[in-house]
Amino acid sequence: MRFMTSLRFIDAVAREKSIRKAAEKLAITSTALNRRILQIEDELGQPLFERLASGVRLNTAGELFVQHIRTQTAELARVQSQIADLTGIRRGHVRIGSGADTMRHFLPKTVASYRDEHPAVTFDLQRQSGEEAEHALRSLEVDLALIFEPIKSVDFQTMVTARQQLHCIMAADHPLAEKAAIRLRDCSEQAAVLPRADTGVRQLLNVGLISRNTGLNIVAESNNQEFLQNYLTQEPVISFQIPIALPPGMIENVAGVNNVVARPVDPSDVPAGILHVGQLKGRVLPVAAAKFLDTITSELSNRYGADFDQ
Amino acid sequence: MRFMTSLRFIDAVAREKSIRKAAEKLAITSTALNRRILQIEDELGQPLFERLASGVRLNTAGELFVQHIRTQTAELARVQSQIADLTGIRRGHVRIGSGADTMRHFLPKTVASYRDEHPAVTFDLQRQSGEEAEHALRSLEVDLALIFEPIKSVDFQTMVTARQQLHCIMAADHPLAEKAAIRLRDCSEQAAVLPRADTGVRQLLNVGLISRNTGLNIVAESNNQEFLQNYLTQEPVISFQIPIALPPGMIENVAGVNNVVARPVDPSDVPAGILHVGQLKGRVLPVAAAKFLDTITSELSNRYGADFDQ
DNA sequence: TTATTGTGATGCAATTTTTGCAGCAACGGA
DNA sequence: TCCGTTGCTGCAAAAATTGCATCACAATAA
Repeated sequence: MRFMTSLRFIDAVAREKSIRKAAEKLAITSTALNRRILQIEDELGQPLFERLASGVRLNTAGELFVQHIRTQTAELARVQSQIADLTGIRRGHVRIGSGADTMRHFLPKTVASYRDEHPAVTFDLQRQSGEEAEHALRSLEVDLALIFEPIKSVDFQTMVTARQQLHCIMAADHPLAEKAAIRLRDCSEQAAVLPRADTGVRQLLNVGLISRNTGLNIVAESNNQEFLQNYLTQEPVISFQIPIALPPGMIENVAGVNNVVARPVDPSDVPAGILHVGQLKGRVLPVAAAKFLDTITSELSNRYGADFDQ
Repeated sequence: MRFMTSLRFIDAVAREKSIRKAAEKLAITSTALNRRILQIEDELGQPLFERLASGVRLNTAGELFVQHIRTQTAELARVQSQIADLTGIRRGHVRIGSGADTMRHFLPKTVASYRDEHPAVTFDLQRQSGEEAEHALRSLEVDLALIFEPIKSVDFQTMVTARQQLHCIMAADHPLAEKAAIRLRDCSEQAAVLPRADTGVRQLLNVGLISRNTGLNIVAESNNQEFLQNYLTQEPVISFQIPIALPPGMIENVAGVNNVVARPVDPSDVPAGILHVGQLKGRVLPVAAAKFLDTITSELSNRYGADFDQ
């Protein structure tokens, strides 16, 4: 949209905190960009940026104006998607922020199932921590976020949730694999490889370990789920994961998948964690994003018994 | 704001339902205007207007887009006013829709009192019927509306109300002027000059007349309050009005003003009507308008014991 | 029916706006 | 101190916008 050009440019400068850098990204000269900014500032009657030797920084007026630009941009996208929807063919672009848990199996399957019905809709999947995802929602960089506990921002509006019981995963020939369900006391001093402390899974587990006064022998920590899962077949260790992050069938199939099995941790030891799917509070989503939320909802409810908000 | 030009133009065409007419109002050629519209339609991927032999008309996509334009325009005005407010000097423009009742004495005084504190704020006062005012709020042509009952739209958000007891007005030498308060039965078959049926005052009166089974001898009807009031001194007739429409002091002063006196109608005959001051539901007002609402509120509460919503 | 009047669309030239280059002054870090 | 980077500006080239004349079409009037 042509008329948004100057606004887009200002947003870019605000993000880059430098006119020259932003100009490079936008593939124009710093001259042209500088002039556009001066023009808007002139029309507005006051500056939006403070000029520093190292670049520029938004002043208070600029903060207000850039916030306006971002909501306006999102609103325009929503209206465009709504208009495109009138033709019958749904077009649009959906931007999602989520942790690695849902990126593994759930989102690929869900996105594919949606695109099967609406091939003209494109997606942008951003792997983000919970805090990053919440920030991305606020600055309107993503439309939807999937966050495994905890939710910190009051601006996050949960639309659907799914309970996720912690599971213990291990090689099929691990001694603990014989049990149908795992008590934390069974794991006492077991060798374990765990996700790092900034994940919801680890926090959930820690709470259980402390309350049950149980310790694990932590062999390795990693922020890479691939590593953790593949390590299980190298050495007799256990790990923990939530169902949505596991390959389809691994939970149902007692024999496991690829020689790895999953066994639920007793809920009285570790309560179920909540996966939140939500958006920025008060925002009206583009049609494509709103409909994709429906798909997520039904997919979650088919497989994990999702709960709805309101 | 330069970047809003094309959007402003589209809004104008939507209102005029003709490119040439809109072009004339906008002081450009129809060629240029036509091209801007074609360009936006092209970027949007589909037309916004149906082309008729007699002009143009918005299609569904156009309705959506124009709605978007209007909210964005209002939002921009709000942000601008907020930014201007940062300098300490409050600037801005407040657009008000209201009936003639409040235009006479209340609004002149209230606007003046506000401008005394904030001389950089300008006003646009539009005399409108209740329905017109509600429509103007919806299409974002006004920021605030003052409507004497009834309120019809669910989109109207009442912010303040003031009870207005109906008063009977007449020349000081009229026989009824001797009473301190008026019962409807006193008025039976009295000669009267009344506002027309589309006003809240008249509707209020009619309800009372019917329930008390009383008739008036209606000498004249007019939608012009000036005529009604001046006619009182020509012939011994009565009329009705609400306090906010009367000159200051007329109610308190038993002897009246300009030989006209006001006497309250007994509340058991005609219940008090409600003057509603409000805005479009869900909208965030520009600073200037929001602050002017405060002024209205305090002015009403000083003089008529305003009630607040929430 | 025909003539007339109004509508939006389009080719082309004049005009206005935007852009890019080269160079300036100001500031911060080494 | 020097060096590199920053935002800003004069001037000419490039690009977009505008206005004029005109077309095709539809509704209306004669």
